[in-house]
Amino acid sequence: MVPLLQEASGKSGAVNDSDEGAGQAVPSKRKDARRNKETLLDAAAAVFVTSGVEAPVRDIAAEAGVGLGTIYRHFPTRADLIVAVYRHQVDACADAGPTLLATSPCPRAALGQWINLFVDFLVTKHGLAAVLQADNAGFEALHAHFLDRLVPVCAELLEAAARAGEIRPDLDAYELMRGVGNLCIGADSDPHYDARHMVELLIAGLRRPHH
Amino acid sequence: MVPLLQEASGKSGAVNDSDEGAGQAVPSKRKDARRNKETLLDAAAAVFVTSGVEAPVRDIAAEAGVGLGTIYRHFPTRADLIVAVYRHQVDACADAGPTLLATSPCPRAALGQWINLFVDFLVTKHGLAAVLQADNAGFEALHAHFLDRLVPVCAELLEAAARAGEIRPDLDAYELMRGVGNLCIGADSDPHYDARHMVELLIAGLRRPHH
DNA sequence: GAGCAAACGGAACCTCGTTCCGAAACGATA
DNA sequence: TATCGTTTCGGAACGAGGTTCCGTTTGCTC
Repeated sequence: MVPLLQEASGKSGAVNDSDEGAGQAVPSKRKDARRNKETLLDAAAAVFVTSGVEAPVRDIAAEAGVGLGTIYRHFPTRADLIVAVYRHQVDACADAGPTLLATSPCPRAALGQWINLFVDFLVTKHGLAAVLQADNAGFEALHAHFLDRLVPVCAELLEAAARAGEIRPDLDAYELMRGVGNLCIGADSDPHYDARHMVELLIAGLRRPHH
Repeated sequence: MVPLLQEASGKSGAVNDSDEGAGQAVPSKRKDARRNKETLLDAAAAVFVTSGVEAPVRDIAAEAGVGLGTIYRHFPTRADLIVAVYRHQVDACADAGPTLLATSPCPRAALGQWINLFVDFLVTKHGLAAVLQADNAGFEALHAHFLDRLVPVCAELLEAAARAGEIRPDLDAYELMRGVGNLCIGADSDPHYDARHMVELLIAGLRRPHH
């Protein structure tokens, strides 16, 4: 179940593949390959906006004007493609955590604003939240990146607020993220359901039970 | 979007098909047909318990020892089969609402207990919660039955608690049900996520914001 | 320009929901 | 009990979607 194998060739150094990290150094691949990867990311982003994250792989291939094989060589699974498309935004959200903590009047406010950021992110990508829940096999990559990046930030905010006595002290960051993520499922596609409202209530429930 | 058509024949009285209602009268169908329907319900229930609600229709057919056609004649869509299997339990949950309201010390407690009933129901059928969210097309039947039956009860409890001044007055029953349902998604299959806990927090967030 | 590994495209495969239709079973009638 | 029209059955076939495979094409190196 745990992803152990990602590359399996034998020749190359194996550390020069991914292109993000810092700038866009390490051009270890062929030019067309890198170009196609970009094209794919753009196409996927475009299709996701119009058709949602659940759009068929074939649609993305068509939009990018490449074959299916090309998609699967660059992104072994649809989940990997989704992760790649949203990586920047997830990172941005994660980075916003410490900033908010430093600039907000109190940790609780920072937590609230950060959760809002997260919710906005999920709610605006239609279908993303639904795909984040674990029981869909093959989406470990998606999970892994979201959680690895966001849970520590959430934990930090939670801890700060707890230390300030503003919320219950026994809250688990992972659980809260899962909960908030779940509340965002189907937020689009149902005009009668307002995920933001429900999240607000959930966060309100974090207050220390007094008396 | 709104399900308006359920039966659409033209000849028959149209009211003698479903077999629940009161006892098990109205034997308007052939004997083997009725027997198969029972067999199917049992088989489906069994398969749902072991493989979850998302089990392939073919598995259920195999378990029941019938062909695919048979399933689809009795239950036009997989969602209809799911509804049929859980109808009793949903009804029982709905019926428990007024009882709890009458026997609990306060409306808020009744609401809490009723939500617990609902959560227990969802959490013990693995995968059910996930299938309840609207964006899965073709599942209107499932939605319709759950919501038609449960939302009014929830509304009643909410209203009672609001009248007693125990919770915020502006809460929408549908939204709350959706929220609670969403929180239950993936509750099994992830040992680190405790849906009951999250629901508890959400319900705690219903308290009237004082001071 | 030749050679070769890397990358490409898309047919093919698998799973799953659903539809279709010839065969079998039922039960009213003779 | 034998017959016949109707209902129900079983499962092959279809379409959609994710993923794999492999023959062909292309970029890079010498």
